[in-house]
Amino acid sequence: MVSAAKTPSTSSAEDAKARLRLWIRMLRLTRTIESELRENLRTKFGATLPRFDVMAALYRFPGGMILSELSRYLMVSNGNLTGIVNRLENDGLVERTLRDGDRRTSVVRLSERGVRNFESMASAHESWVDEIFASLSPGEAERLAARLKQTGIYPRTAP
Amino acid sequence: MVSAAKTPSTSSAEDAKARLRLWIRMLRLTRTIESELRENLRTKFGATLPRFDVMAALYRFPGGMILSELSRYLMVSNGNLTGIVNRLENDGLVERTLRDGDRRTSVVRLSERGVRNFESMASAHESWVDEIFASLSPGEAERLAARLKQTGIYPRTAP
DNA sequence: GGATGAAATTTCAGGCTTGAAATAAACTCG
DNA sequence: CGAGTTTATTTCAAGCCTGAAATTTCATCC
Repeated sequence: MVSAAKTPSTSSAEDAKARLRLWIRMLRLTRTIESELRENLRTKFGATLPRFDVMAALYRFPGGMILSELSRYLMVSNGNLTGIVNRLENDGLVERTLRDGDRRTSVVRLSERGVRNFESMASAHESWVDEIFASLSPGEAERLAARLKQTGIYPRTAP
Repeated sequence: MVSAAKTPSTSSAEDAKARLRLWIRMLRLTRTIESELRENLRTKFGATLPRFDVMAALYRFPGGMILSELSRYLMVSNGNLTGIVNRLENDGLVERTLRDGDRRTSVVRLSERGVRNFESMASAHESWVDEIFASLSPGEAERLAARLKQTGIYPRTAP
């Protein structure tokens, strides 16, 4: 298996191992941080990470989003969102309002309480992340983020 | 809030935002990759990521592990592992064997079929990761991994 | 206008995940 | 030894998550 191939779709065993090590480190790091944030959300706000994510998206788009927009934006399945949004709605944190032309869809928005609730969580969340990454100077954080961006690996669907 | 504090436990708003941007990028990148790997495992091997993770751990420790070691190593809860290991056991991919002195615990090991099954998955998995990170040279991958390591953010519990 | 297909959501089964409570075995030390 | 503690696991309820199937509504094009 030496050579007539155009461009090897797979690189040498050593190269593959280096990339695998990077991936494993990224994964463990992300899981560690996620788990700390989840724990904080739970004990300090009685919230969960998925709920926080949905509220963050809705906060960012004050005009509201329909479920399939949320689904693309957060990269989770439609069926999943139905449940999370239902629970948020039951708790009075989001509202579904009907749309003019389209009876299939409804726009999901943060309620007033939802906005207040999210703002206090977001502020705490930001400082947790700040503390977790305290060992990185802001400049280093930016360089690292830029480096990750350069990987060119992007979500398959855009906002 | 200007100054008498020893070391500010929180940095400036701008600095916090830089770290937050890094975190959000890491999270999205990791989720994108995880989702592609999960999809591949499912369609090509009928497996799931958690099953793959458990088998990878057991492959790395051929002597076997007890559940609480697995739990610490993979950073997931005990109760979670009970279910995953039960399903793997039903499928004949892992075996529980009793231990000499301790009747509370049993050692979990890959079965022969489990070893073969894992080896074929691991080989495919490595090349998927290799392709995903193809835009990073092996050197860059190593530098990036080292950089992530320097964050000093580690799992709360070690293998 | 009616058939056909596309789009948005919900429902569902199966599996993953957590944290807390319940068991059960092993250890300790008075 | 025996009471109390620690360690290992299982069980449980609740929520998260996916992909597939079912529903409903909208759009298109004869």
